[in-house]
Amino acid sequence: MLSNEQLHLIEEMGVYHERRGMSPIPGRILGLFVVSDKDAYTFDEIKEILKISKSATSSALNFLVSTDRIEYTTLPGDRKRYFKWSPFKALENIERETNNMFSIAEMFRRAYELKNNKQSESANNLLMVMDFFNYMIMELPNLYNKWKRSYYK
Amino acid sequence: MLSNEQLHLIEEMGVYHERRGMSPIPGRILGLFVVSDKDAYTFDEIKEILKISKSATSSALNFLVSTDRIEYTTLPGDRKRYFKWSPFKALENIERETNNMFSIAEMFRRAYELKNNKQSESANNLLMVMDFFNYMIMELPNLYNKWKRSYYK
DNA sequence: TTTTTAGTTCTGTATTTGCAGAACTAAAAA
DNA sequence: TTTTTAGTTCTGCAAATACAGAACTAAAAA
Repeated sequence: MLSNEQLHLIEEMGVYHERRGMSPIPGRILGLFVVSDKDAYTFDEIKEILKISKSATSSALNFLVSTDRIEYTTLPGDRKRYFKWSPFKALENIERETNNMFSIAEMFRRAYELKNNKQSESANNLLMVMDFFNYMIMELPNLYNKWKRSYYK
Repeated sequence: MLSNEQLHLIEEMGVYHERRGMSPIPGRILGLFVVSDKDAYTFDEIKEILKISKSATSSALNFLVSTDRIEYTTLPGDRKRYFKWSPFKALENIERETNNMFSIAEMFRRAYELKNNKQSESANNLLMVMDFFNYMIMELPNLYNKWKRSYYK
């Protein structure tokens, strides 16, 4: 079903996600979805392909669903869940990273307010970084929209 | 020296970095640099303020220096190192994140090449995400440059 | 009613991590 | 020459993590 090259690439993607703080199995599941030809997998298929336990499969899938990285559909008269990777959700998540910049920018703002000497080098450095973040927070949504327009035109 | 609010904010920034995969102490050291008024700290000062061991201080500082998050200067006739947060390095690191997008985009490209059916939904989904990443890799440097011009004008 | 299915939850464990504390080192100072 | 300084490296441990395997559950099928 999956070639050795594909399995190897899944591992690479797993490591990529691990390096950003995700645990191994969820990262590999994401890799599986990106690499494989099938666009939906059941619990048991994922478990078998990645050779992992039911408990690990269960918690990884629930984690990925709860963090909006994958989704599942069900079929009438079929209790299985069909998990799939949603590229739209993936892009939405990247866009949501802007909120993330927002949260660190907010911490920077508070740090600046707490500075005793607002003329210090340290305060000026912080002001510069704050300016950059505020700029990105303003401009990134425009960039995303520009891409959407170009993609869907 | 540092108020309770400042110490609390340092912890918050530490947690922020932890959530992105950094270990606790380096994250708090970064927080210290952002929050405090002083713009340079010695090994021992950091150790005392954060109440951590020499070994933890040593490995955290070396980690932060080696990943270009902080830097240090020395003074003639003084063996101490004076560590400081460089906002320029910080911004460079954010820019360097583009390379990071480049590495995942490259994995996507390989995944696409390995697909057996390039007409599948899965293949089309991947193409879309690849298009987005390639767009961002093209456009982000322009955005950074636009900020620089606006900031330094 | 019993069995199967599609999981979830619990229990235990091997591995990893994050750190402290102690021992060590190399250069400078006394 | 001995002591101090500014760290680094080593040793050991407590806590967290990531998982397997077993027990469990709730709904559907037989």
